[in-house]
Amino acid sequence: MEERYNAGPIEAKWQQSWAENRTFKVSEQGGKPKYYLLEMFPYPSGRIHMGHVRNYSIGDVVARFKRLQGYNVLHPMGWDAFGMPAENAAIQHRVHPAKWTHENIANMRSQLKKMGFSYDWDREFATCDVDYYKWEQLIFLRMYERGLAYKKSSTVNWCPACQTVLANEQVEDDCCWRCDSLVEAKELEQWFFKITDYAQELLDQTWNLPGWPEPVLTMQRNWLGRSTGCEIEFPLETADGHIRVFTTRQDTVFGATFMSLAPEHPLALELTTPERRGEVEEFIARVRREDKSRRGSEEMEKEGVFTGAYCRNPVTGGRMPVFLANFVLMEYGTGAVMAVPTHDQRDFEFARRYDLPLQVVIQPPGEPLDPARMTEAWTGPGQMVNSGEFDGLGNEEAKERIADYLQQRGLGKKSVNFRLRDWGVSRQRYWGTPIPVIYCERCGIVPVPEQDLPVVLPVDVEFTGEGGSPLAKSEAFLQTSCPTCGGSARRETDTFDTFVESSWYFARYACPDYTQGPIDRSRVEYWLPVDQYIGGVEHAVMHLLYARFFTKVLRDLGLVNLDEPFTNLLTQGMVCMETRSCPAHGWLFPEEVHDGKCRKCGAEATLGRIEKMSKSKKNVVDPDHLISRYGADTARLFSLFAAPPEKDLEWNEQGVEGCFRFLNRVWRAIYDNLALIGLAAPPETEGAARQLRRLTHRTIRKVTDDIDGRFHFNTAIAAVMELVNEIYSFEAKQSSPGAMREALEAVVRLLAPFVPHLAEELWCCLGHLDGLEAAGWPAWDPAALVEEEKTIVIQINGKMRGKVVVAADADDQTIERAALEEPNVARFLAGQTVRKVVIVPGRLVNVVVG
RNA sequence: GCCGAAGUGGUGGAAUGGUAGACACGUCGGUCUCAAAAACCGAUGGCUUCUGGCCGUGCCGGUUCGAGUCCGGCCUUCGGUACCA
Repeated sequence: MEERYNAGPIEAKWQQSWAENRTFKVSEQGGKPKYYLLEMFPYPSGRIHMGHVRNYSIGDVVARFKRLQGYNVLHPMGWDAFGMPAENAAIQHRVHPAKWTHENIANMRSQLKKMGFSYDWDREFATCDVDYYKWEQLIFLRMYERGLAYKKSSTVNWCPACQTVLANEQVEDDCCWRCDSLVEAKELEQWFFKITDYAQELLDQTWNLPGWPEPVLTMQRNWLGRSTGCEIEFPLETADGHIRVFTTRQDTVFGATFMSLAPEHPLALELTTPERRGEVEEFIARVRREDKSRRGSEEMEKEGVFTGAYCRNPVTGGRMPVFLANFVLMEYGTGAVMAVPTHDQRDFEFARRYDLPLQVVIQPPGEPLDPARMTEAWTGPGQMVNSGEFDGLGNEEAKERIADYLQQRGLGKKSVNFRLRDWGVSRQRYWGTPIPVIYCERCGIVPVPEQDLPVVLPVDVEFTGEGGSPLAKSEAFLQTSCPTCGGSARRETDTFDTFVESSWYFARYACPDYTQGPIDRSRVEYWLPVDQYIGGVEHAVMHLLYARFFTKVLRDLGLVNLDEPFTNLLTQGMVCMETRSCPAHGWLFPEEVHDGKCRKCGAEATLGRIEKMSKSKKNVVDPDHLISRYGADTARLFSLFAAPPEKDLEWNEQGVEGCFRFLNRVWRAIYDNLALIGLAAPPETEGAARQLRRLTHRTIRKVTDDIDGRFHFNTAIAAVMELVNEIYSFEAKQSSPGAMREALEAVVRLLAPFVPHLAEELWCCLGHLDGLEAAGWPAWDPAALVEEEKTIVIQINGKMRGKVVVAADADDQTIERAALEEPNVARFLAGQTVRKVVIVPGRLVNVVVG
């Protein structure tokens, strides 16, 4: 054994051994219980960053821990390889997205291998592989057959100068990030997945996911946004037909005094009277322009325009002017709102601005509401007034009764509405899965026949960032013949949202080599669901909801037998760092800043906010220098020790040194004691050895609980540090070689999931030839934990005043007597009346005086 | 705006409603050394009349024998907000 810890050669040795022996390759055989551990796969941005190191170190601890516990662990890795940055690189640096992506993957793969993560690399794939995305195209065809994929019109961000569609991220202050032109809203026909068909099931199953963090479930429930109420029809005054609204407040229908439509509402222009037309058109155009970010926000000025048309309140017969209002969203409900200014704050502000009538229909307890003097809407509970036969009822009861009333008279019906909208999957981009559809002038939309799959992304296209998707300019791709009539036709040039790929990759890991379809049922049924899924909180809603949706779709297509994909979920906090920018060069990487100045031009770098590390803001740290300087084990240990997984981690490097020092201490503890413990007998159980054994076994229990139960790796590591500190200061080691050996072996075995290279090496040094996995996870001995004495804290009126040591089995009277006799306590109690004594067994005594 | 979360020493963090600050970083002091580094040992929330006491977990209030922890109201920061992934 070397005298000093030298990470480099040790890590190279074990990584080579794992690779050569295919140590982490798994199959469905083996007779052990299965455990599928998955971390969210990375976007191949070029280099791994600390967020990856953290995410994958957490995952690897669990994978190795479960393996030590005797599970058959599937732990795969791959690449979420389609997406915008590849295309941006193509535009900026004239690199083909495929080349850029594959180079990045090669880079990052070697970085991950250097970290020593225990992946089954034989299952690796990238979503840009034809062998992956062709099956996605097949799933799309099946969804299309079932009506789960359909086309409809929707708006995109359009840069008129670049003649191209922008992602939300590419819009800065309503302007194009490349050319600074004002971004417009543009209508396009796009593909959608009917996730709303599954809204109820997605909601119901949130109550059946005990292994998910409650905040994530809450966010998903709120995103789905189920509300119950009524659809009510308001007849038009001058024409046939009616305006249909959805409301959760049918109890206020008697107070509806005007109507608000979304500017995009199909009736908007149809109803507008000729003399109002100019103003209405101008309003629609204006709202559409400011659309994006601000609409729906409460601070936005409520604005509207009168259409000149009227409808009738179906229960009062009252005449209601029809307005268009900028805060009414076409995507939610029916795109029309019955306005009750007395009991809805937005309607109230709107009514004040346009001088519209107010009618109180719910009277809160106390002073009667006076419409003329109200300063805000009353949205709380109260008693019904001005509501015909419903007067005098509580408004909650009236909700039910009015719903029945409307339904009986055919004026409306009870209805459930979700906030969730269908999932728009069309992207006007090159670097994504081509949507397998052909447009024929004669036959219309024709899905690509299954035997013609895959629709392969062409390689020879040009990237300018202007003039729309490169695919649309590739004649070779575009021109095809209609599969139905054989006539000339053109291909769909939109590609899928990259969330589609990440919605089913976890299933493909079970059978990445399967050639007969997307999913090999028997293998997928063995491995799925994922037992533990680990990834960033930023995916709490969208990715996780889409993946849940896709699982249900695959089930209904008969491909899997599964309702939910992820049994347990751990959402890790983000790794954050301050951003820096230069007035001339924009965002700066940390290494581009020197003494607070931009290295390129010397200008003062502006210190920005602390944000999630991201490629686009360039506030990223490359873990490579940590690995080369300290080794992968130190990098792993630090990312786990710095904070519990669910917390955000503000990056700073203080503390790395401490983790490295600790590993050196562990190394030396073994090295220094190797001779002593070489021929050790079983651990001694009396005297000083007993103390050491107690801590050894207590540490085994704590580390086990911290890893298994709550994923608090920082406290698990701290516990091992305490044991190592104790080993260093243990004075009776000459008389306790057995207990010393037990303690040192426990340290190595407990550290194995965190610092696997070092642990394997030390395990060898301790004379074990068949590896740590053969040894399994250590068990604690309850007998070693038994304590003879306990320290009891004594409080007076809740303040700590002293401590007393009593026998572990002392009864309450003994403890109370000892507490009252403690000198400092006695001093405080002199002249006071003891009113009550609270005794918490084994912990504390609180004496209440006064 | 809406939804979710976080706020504790100089720093990262610890604490089933029961000793606030485990463990580590940093700092200070010491041992070793010609010297330095490394290593090791010790101290380290603030104030104080110092075997002790007072204050202290973003702010205000409440529940409780006892609150960092539970409840109500704020403030600040972070994430998501449907085309970043």
